[in-house]
This record gives sequence, C-alpha cells and structure tokens, in this order.
Amino acid sequence: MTTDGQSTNESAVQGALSKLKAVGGRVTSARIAVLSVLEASSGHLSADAIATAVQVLQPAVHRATVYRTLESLVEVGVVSHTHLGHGAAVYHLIAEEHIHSQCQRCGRIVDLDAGLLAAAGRVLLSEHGFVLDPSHSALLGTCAACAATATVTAT
Amino acid sequence: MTTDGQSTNESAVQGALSKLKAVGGRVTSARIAVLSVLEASSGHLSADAIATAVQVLQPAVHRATVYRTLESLVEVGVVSHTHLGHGAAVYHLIAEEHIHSQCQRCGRIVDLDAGLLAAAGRVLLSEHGFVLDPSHSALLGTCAACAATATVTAT
DNA sequence: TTCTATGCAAACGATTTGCAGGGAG
DNA sequence: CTCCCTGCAAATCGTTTGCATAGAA
Repeated sequence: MTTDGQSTNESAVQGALSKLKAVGGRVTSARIAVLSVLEASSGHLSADAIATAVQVLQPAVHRATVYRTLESLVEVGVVSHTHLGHGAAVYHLIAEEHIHSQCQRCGRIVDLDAGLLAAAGRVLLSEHGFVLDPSHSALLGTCAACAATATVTAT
Repeated sequence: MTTDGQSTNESAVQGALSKLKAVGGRVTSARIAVLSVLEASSGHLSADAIATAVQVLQPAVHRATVYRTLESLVEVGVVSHTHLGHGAAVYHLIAEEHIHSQCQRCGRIVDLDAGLLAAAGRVLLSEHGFVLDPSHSALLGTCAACAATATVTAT
C-alpha cells in the first residue's frame, strides 16, 4: 500500500523534475502542472483527462503539450502508461508497480497486485527470454458485478 | 498453401458461415473473402491488413465493410480480436485459445500457451470475482533478441 | 419481396508533427 | 545567447457511422 499520506507530498513532483533536469530537460509550468495533476489523482487518468485537469491550473497549456510532456516523463521514467482495451491509455506516477484490469462491460479499472503476473513473467523469461512489463497492458475481462447482471440467458 | 484448399480446409470458413446463418446473417462474397484471408493466415492480422488482403480477392470490398464483417464475426464467436499495446487490434479465427505477447521494441507477436494466465485468472476470479479473458489483451514486454541489444547505453 | 449487408464519404477520437516564437539555464 | 519547450493547427492513424442501394434468402 505505502500510501505515503503527506510526508513525501511534493517529493514525487520534485523528484520527477530532478530526473528531468538530469537528462537536460527543463522545468516549465506546463510540466509542473502535469506532474501536479498526476500526483493529485489516485491514478488512471487518460492523456485527455490530464489535459483537461491541467487547463484548470494552466489555461494556456495546449493538449499537444500534455502529450509531449507525458511522453517525456515516461521516457525519464517517472510516469508509466497502460494501454486499456479499447479507449485511451492511462497514465500515473510510478509508485509501486501494479497491474490493471479492466471490465469490458462497464469499463471499470481495478488495480491488482504486481505479483499476480510474477509466475507468468518467470515462465516467459525462462521459456521465451521475454521480459514481461506487467503494468504496460491491462488484463481484460468481466468484473463481478457485470458478470452477475449479464450472461444469465446467453443466446 | 494459398491455393484455395478444398476438402476439410474450408471447414473453418464453412463453419463460420453456418453460425452466421444461424443468427440470421447472410453469406456474402465480402464475408467469404474475410474468412478466407483469416483462414489462410496463420494469425495476427490487423483489420487494415485484412482489408488489404481482401482487396486482392474482392477488389470491390470496402475497408468499412471489413470492419463491419469482423465485428459481426466476433459477435458470432468465430473470430477473436486482441488489443496490442500501441497499434491496431489483431484478428484471427478462433481455434485454440492462446495468449499474445508483443515486444515493445520490434513489435513481434508471440503466441503463448493459454495456461500461462490460468493461475492469475483463478486468483482474479476468487479474489475479485473478475472473469479474465486471457486472449483479449496482449502481454507487453521485450523479446529476447531486443533485450540483448537494449542494454547498451543504459544509465 | 423483405430485410440485411455494402459502398462511399465524411465524421470521429486519440495522438502526432512542422513550424515559429518564448522561456529556461 | 542558445537550445529546449510550447502553442497552434493541420495531419495521421484506426475505426465508426449515416444513407441510399445492391443483393441474399
């Protein structure tokens, strides 16, 4: 869980900016805004949602800048993105690695323990030499609620 | 190989058409072409690639029709599609269920045994009531070859 | 005939890019 | 001052949709 609470509140943003500078990047209001939004949210924001939230902090920031900023942050390694089944990818600050699952029916996203795919990852590595990135793609399926309310009378 | 096989070779196509008819669907040249392309390929074709291949068999078939046909076939249950990380979704005739993994670097797709996620699926079901659809999303990561060439100028 | 499937083109949502100016270092 | 970052708008990519019509049953 490691829900830091307040102690390390700004450190995530600060740390991200530091890494950015380390690579020759620059600290701009747009980037600070994006990082702030990411930190403020508990997670799972699409680039578009981030852009909207950023508009509130920095009305001048353009959507394209948000995309570019996210790209840079991913490159630096402080942000991670996950591809959902149908819609847009979701971004979040890298904290503890976790896996996402999404319900195909209601679209809800659920965080899962990273260990869930540890075994599979191990098999992939030993049998295929494939290095699995567990958090990069969501596991798709049907959540409990939707599974119950539907498919009662299939076909 | 590409010589439109007779005998049992067409059973997959025939079976699909039967199911289609069972639901009130119609057998058209466009659908036959799409199914033929799917059957002829060993798998992993994007809708766009299928459209291109179909043009050869039926030049008149429009891209949109391919999309609609694929949609119908997925609905009927004879075709399955998998969302890859970045690009388009890939389609294939349903044979044995398998999982896809894709290398983020070279884009190569590798089929994996369906059992790979069996354990994870079981956990998801018992702990979250989540019914996993193992073949609907690809596992992303880095393949052996790329992993080797990757660790060059890292950090 | 009846109703589904198709062709065509335009709409669409998500993301990217070329270019010229602005600001960080 | 120099070079990275940004705003803007247009371009791309993948996919969907409204309509009128061709075609399967």
